Amino acid sequence: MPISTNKYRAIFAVVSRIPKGYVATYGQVARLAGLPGHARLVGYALSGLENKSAVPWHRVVNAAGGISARSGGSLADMVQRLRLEDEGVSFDEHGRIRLDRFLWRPEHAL
DNA sequence: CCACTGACGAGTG
DNA sequence: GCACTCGCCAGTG
Repeated sequence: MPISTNKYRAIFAVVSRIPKGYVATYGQVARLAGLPGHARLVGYALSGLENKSAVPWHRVVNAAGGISARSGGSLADMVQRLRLEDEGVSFDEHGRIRLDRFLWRPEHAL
């Protein structure tokens, strides 16, 4: 079921701004998109994307710094981790990203 | 309109 | 750090 609203475009716009080698959390993307507290919408919006999309969806992780398991298959989970590691993002023994090192900080980037 | 579900987050114990 | 609860919103039946 295709989705196309201004809210989703705002979300995609934010995700597209995440620089390579960094990650952002769902809640963070929601706030930057002007939708504070709507982390679930971010996840829902991304779930509608195709793997070939230009949006770097793999740079969006949950607040714990881990990859959220989506419904359907575990294939995409693996792809996300591999793409992140390929960009220089490392995971710890618990399979979580060190947010203190790789979390995208728009303010810090200015 | 109601109930259920889904890439989440923050608070509490 | 883990388990549980509640809050949030859109899509579907």
